[in-house]
Amino acid sequence: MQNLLQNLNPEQLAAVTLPPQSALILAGAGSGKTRVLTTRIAWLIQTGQVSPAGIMAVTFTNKAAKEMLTRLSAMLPVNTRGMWIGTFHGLCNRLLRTHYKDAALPQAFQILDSQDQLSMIKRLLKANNVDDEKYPAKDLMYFINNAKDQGLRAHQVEAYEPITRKFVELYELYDQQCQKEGVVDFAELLLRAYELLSRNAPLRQHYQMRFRHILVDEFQDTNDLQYNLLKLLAGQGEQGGGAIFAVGDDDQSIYAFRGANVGNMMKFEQDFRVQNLIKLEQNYRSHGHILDSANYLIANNSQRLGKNLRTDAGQGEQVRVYEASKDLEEAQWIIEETKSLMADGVPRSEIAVLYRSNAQSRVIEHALFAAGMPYTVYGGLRYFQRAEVKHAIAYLQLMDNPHNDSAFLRVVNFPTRGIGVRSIEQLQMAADAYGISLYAAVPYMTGKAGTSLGAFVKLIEGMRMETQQLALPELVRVVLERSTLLAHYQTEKEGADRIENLEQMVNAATQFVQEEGFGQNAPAHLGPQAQAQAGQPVVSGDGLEIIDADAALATVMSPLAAFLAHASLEAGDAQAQAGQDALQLMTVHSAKGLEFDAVFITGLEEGLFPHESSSREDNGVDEERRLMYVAITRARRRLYMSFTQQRMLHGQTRFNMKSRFFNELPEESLKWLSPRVQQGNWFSNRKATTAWDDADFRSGGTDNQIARQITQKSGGGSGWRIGESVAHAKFGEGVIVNIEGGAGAARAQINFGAAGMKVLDLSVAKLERVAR
DNA sequence: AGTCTCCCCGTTTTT
DNA sequence: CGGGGAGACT
Repeated sequence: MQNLLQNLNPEQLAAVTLPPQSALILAGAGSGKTRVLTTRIAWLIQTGQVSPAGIMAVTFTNKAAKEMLTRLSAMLPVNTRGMWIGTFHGLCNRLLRTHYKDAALPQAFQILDSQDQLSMIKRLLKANNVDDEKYPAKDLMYFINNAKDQGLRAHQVEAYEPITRKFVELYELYDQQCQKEGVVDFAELLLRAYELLSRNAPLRQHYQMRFRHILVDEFQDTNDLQYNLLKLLAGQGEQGGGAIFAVGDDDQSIYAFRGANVGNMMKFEQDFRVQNLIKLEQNYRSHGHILDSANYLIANNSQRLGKNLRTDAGQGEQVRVYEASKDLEEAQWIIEETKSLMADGVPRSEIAVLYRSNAQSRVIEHALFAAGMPYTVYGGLRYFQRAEVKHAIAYLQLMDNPHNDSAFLRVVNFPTRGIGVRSIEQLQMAADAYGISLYAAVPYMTGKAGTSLGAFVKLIEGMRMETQQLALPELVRVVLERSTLLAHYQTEKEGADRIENLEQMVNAATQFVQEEGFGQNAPAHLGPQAQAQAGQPVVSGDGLEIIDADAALATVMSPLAAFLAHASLEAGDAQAQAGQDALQLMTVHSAKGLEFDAVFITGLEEGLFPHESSSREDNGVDEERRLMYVAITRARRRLYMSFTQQRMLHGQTRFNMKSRFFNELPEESLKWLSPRVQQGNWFSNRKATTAWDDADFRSGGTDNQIARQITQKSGGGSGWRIGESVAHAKFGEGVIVNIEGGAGAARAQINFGAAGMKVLDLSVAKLERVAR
């Protein structure tokens, strides 16, 4: 045990060894959060305070759950299977599979991903003749998910306007349709689990007694439903509840837009009468100037729990700030700096380029490609989201639950088998008339449509029969062949990658069967009862039939059903990382939780970062500031920040002011690489020794063309140029966006940021040039 | 049935 | 500017 606690700092040690009561750990960036979390679990078990089965640890991503599991098994010689470690959705899935009857779900219920959900909603709108101009499918989806995230069913949503009332009505219809098809969306997994536990007292008490310790990662990201679910599980307000060990950082709350409620941290403190609040402020990642910048910036937010990061690593280098003339030049500068970093021995993969929105990557990618610099863009299509993989999955879904209409529609005519839109329309009508699924409605079809649809049903039935005794990987193989998906892509010219992805699915199935503890040769269709008889332990507790969670999935689900759930809940990796030694490009959001030796934060301009739409939301800029805080704290040794005078966005050139965040950073920690451009004619100063002037000059042709355009547009002798920073007595600092009219009568359109866009007469307005 | 074209849209993302 | 989706055309 000494080993376990060795090398923990005093705060970490205190957190790990807290008494068995609910506690809030305020874990700063790079403060060893995961270490505390896993060591806490190991310590609890090793000191005999709890058995592995008494542990529940919840995360938001599969990656985090996996990480925890890996670290834990390195620490403890205990079988981690007994513990409930996973994502909110994964654990709810497990709960609902075990108690599907009590949750009023079919045993083979399937999980809709966002894509499926949207297409289902579109179908619903069409079926009910709803004007999708007035009630866009996306808005309805947002409405439904939002309501569910707050724990509200359709009848519980307050609706005062006609639009909302219609949404509520459609929400109800949507839920009915899901129930009919035997499918649940992501939010439904949580809501069902919540409702199951809140209605079923014996079951609730069983789990309350079982889970003595519930550990929650990234607590600041919980939404209301997740919070209430935790509260229920911990038995708050009932006897015998367990303790919640909540770890989070309110300063890194950046997911309000998807329902996360930072307020849950404060609420938790009160609801659970938290005695122990521990702050982990010792940072093991970044040098001093970087941390100073982060601390200084985030101090501009109000309503914080309060925290200041510190380091023993010394001040290190200042943050390097660069002003580019335009977006492409910003990208070129990044390349130059990257080369110099690499010359200093920084591996390329240890350098990250961050941006606020995905659209910004294009210009950077373009420049990187032209320069022959290897790079990887994070995000993009994940494995199980790719069209061909989704098609294969749809066949598998139909074999396990033919009433899944989304799956049915996806592949009923793919590869094409002469089933056109008219046939589908007829089928849909029959299904609606009898209130049954499309699949079930097929026998009611007559004529040509009936024949071709009947053949499709026969195909699915045939595949099911044929694979009855096969293990999952073989079953997948058969389905790929029999569905003619493989043959289809073989005739396609760009089909090679798709075929590879499909072949990959057999491997994925093999790996899945192994990792989930299904027998290597267990028939993929084998039902849970047969599984149980095959020797899986089933224990009962408290007079309830509670299935031992040690083998929960293998006990309650067939390998096929489990694999399908896995495909929905874990979308898999994005495209193969193109070369290990590549520059890392990603949004600030996806950078959360990662760290790099050197980090570029790009596009630090008003309107972009902070993003313009954030000013319209309550506390929107505070959230942007937290996002900036996350970005800064990704860097270990060197941090760059850049902004440009001119940027192309949505086919339009924009002139933005530099981000307000620059005013919120400690001047002594910044090193301005591009000397402030002095007033006067911008182009006559081109030979000045400013970094961007030099770079601009070197890059030749294109720049000169742009320079010419700008000269033409520069208000012909008004003395001002577009893109220039100015100050006005009343409106403050701004940027000239456009100049109209000739000398003497020129008027300038000026973006004053917070004060808005103004058109001023240049002969009247008193403007001053601003050195940036 | 498959291809073409036009129109719309544009912050962030996991499950 | 560029991608995706819906609808029209061949």
